[in-house]
Amino acid sequence: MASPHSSSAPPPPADLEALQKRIAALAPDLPKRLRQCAEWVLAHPDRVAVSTVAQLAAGAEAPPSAFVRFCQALGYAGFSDFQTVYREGYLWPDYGVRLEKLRARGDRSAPGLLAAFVEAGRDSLETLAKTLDPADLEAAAALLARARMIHVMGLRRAGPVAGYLAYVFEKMEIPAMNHDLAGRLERRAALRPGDAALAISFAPYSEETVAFAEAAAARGLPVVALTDTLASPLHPHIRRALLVKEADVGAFRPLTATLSLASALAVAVGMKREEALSE
Amino acid sequence: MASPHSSSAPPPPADLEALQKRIAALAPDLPKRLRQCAEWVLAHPDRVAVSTVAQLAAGAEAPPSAFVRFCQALGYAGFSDFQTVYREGYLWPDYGVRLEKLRARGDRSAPGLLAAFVEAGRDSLETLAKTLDPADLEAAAALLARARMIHVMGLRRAGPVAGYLAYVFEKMEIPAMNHDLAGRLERRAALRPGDAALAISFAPYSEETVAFAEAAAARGLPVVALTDTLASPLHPHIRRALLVKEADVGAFRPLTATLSLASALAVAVGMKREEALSE
DNA sequence: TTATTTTTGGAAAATTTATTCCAAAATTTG
DNA sequence: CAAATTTTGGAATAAATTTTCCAAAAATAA
Repeated sequence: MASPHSSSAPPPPADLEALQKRIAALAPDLPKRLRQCAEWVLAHPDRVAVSTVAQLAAGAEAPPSAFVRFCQALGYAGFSDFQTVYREGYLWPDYGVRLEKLRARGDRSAPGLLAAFVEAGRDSLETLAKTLDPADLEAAAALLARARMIHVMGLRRAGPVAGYLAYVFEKMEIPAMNHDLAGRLERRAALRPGDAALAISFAPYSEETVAFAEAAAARGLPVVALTDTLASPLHPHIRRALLVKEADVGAFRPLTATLSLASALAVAVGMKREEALSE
Repeated sequence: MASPHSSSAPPPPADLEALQKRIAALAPDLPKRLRQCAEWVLAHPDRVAVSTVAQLAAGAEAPPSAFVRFCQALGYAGFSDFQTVYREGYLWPDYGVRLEKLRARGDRSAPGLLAAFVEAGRDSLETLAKTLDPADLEAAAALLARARMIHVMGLRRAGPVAGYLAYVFEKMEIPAMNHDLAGRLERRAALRPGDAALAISFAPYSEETVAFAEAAAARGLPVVALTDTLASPLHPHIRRALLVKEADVGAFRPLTATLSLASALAVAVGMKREEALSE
């Protein structure tokens, strides 16, 4: 039966998955310092296995004693017991060997495909870093940062890129509009003086995006293009071109490098706007 | 020639890869016990970060003092120094901090940001290859390949991923439907027996996607999830989870690894369907 | 074989790390 | 507003881990 005192204290989780759930469940009810520990631990699970209490506590901006109390609140005797769960949960299958295996299984299996995509992605990123002209990027960011509103367009394969940019711009509270043709609406009237346009298109270039760039240019807006070749039909209409070349896996071309460039562009625009505001 | 003693040993490697090479190179010339240590360490690199000398020495069937001598033979002051290299080698680089540094240096330039995103992307891909369970990927692909129709849902940050998948599925003529909530329509009636669902969601998880997974599960459809933690609220409803962790740059997390995984999944589904047809 | 050098393992010392404790501060309750 | 309770942070203590040291064993050279 239960021991004379303490009917409570459910046994502490023994595997990482359960432990993380428990932490997440418990966090809201914890006092401030302990909650900081909980949140930091959830955000940096990789560090727990290889750090000392002092280091983790410092990360969570709490004293080590608070961290130990946090472990005890979860039902463990102390930090060491708690850490053990993370250590066992993080015994990684070893790593170079793993990629080798993925590759060895050949292109037909799903994991083999993943290996191919991972490798293609890394190549694309390397190429991007090597070939992109920093001056172009800088100039494109400056140009968009000055705009009252940024009009983004990208269809088909470029669609997700446009969607991602719209999302990031909104997150940063930068006025932006994604011309995604939902409901077949072209919304050209939204293109106003003082705005800027960002057209994303890859071969085979979709007519609508080219027409969009042309319309924006005709209204005097500066147009930045994110595209794959200098021969792109967007060319006559644009102020700056950012070129990305993606490595392909068979007939498929993931958007790895393109999205990294898009991210950098968006954040750069955000920073430039902040600077401008604080001046 | 060199001075009688201390021809000054070369500095010990500071990164994991170099260290492992050095160990392999040194091992054959080491005396028996130290060689045992070297070999055990090469065979179990994951343990080094989370064990004590005593544990590692026991694994290598040598006394702790031998293990310490082994570390010193590599040029480190002792075990602790040696272990640090392993610990840092398995940690996620913290791009938030790195971005801070870029800022502090006054390098708010767009190219500086791009460098950070490229590096974060490469790390994300590496981690993906390292941590994804091939069996999960294989099973998820098989599961979706059997479906009459694949229902995809992903909102906010996951939106572009859902969009990309829908695009690729269409390209491959795989029946798929993106539940993007355009026009606030939920279209639950489309979920029919024989179909499968693919839910994409990252912290903070959007309610709608969780509800979608729940609805699909309630109708008996197998649900595959593409998500970031085991603590995801999608968990109760799904058949298979594919976990991706993206490195973040400051508050921003590009979708590099996620899209590579999505690509591999989509192409694998396509291949499996072709195989099935030709039988 | 003997002398010399290298390697070995256990035990003691030094250091680092975890845990407890308690007075002060903050919060909640009456 | 005062009393009771909870939370906090640092200092003291306890525990663990690492490192050094040295005599004995093994290997090598003469």
